[in-house]
Amino acid sequence: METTLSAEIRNQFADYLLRNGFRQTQERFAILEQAYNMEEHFDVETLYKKMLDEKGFHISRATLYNTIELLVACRLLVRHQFGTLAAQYEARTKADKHFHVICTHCGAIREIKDDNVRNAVLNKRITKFTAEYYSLYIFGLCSKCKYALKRKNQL
Amino acid sequence: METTLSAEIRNQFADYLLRNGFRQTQERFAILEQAYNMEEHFDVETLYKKMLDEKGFHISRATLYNTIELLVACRLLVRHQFGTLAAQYEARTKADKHFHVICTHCGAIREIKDDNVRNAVLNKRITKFTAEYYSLYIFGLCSKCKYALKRKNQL
DNA sequence: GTTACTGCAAACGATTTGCAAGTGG
DNA sequence: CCACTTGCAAATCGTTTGCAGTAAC
Repeated sequence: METTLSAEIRNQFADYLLRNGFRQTQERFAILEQAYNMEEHFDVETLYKKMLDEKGFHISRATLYNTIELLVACRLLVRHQFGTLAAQYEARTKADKHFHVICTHCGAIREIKDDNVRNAVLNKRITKFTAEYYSLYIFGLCSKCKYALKRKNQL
Repeated sequence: METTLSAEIRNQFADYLLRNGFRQTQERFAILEQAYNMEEHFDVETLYKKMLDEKGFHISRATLYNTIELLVACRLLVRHQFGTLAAQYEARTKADKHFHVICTHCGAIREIKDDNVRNAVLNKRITKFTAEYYSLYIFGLCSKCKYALKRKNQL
């Protein structure tokens, strides 16, 4: 679990900071690294706890939010909002390769890969717009919930 | 702008309420009707103001949230979360027919219809899951923002 | 040295909740 | 009439902001 962050990603952030007159702080790179080491999508609280528990690195939420905003702005992170909960983030490099299937009853989220869907979306030309990435959420019922609802005659 | 709500939709809600032992109140049907009369996606505050201003009907936010939850549960409304703002809702009958294009810089949202994309998504079979509807968001830069950012050398 | 960044705590806005009063079945 | 709903106000949760101390450049 040490530095698995590619130099390319790190440079992309450094570049962005430089180009926009932002400073290169230890905190900012630590957050980028942790974000890119997360297995799944994560929220700010999870990131905070993980940095504290696993690295002993305390970063205030203000700084976390601020930095994540920068990472979203420079397209290294993608923001998701599943349901009403806290915003979830995900490395851009992962986000493009799958979509999310969400059970509207129990809230379970699964990731699905599918090239047909991916290509249909990416090939779509949109006038006066340059697409950078997409989020696809398919809502419905997982088999467990569907069965449970049927038994209760609520379907 | 009077009752344009189809009997089918109304019955679908009545049915759901009955089936689950919820009561059929004036407020619930008024909210359903207003929600289905909105031109675009809307948030709770907008719905509240519209009912008050146009119909003189005051409904507490608690009731609005409660009822909208029911409408989402019975698949008459779809919930969207663009950006970090308040949740946006949309009649299910409209939601399936388009996707959203969102400028990550200025936040502008456009609706786009495309049957290729729609079919690719709807034809996707997912194991142990029954799809009901989907939300597709394509993020990127609108031409105005792209031009502005290029001038500032931030791209 | 400046000026932007950080951490803290207070503020904020959307949503939820507790409770007394109202109303559908 | 009883239990579910409503409206209100207070509480909660994620996120943002103001400000004093700290560190990049």
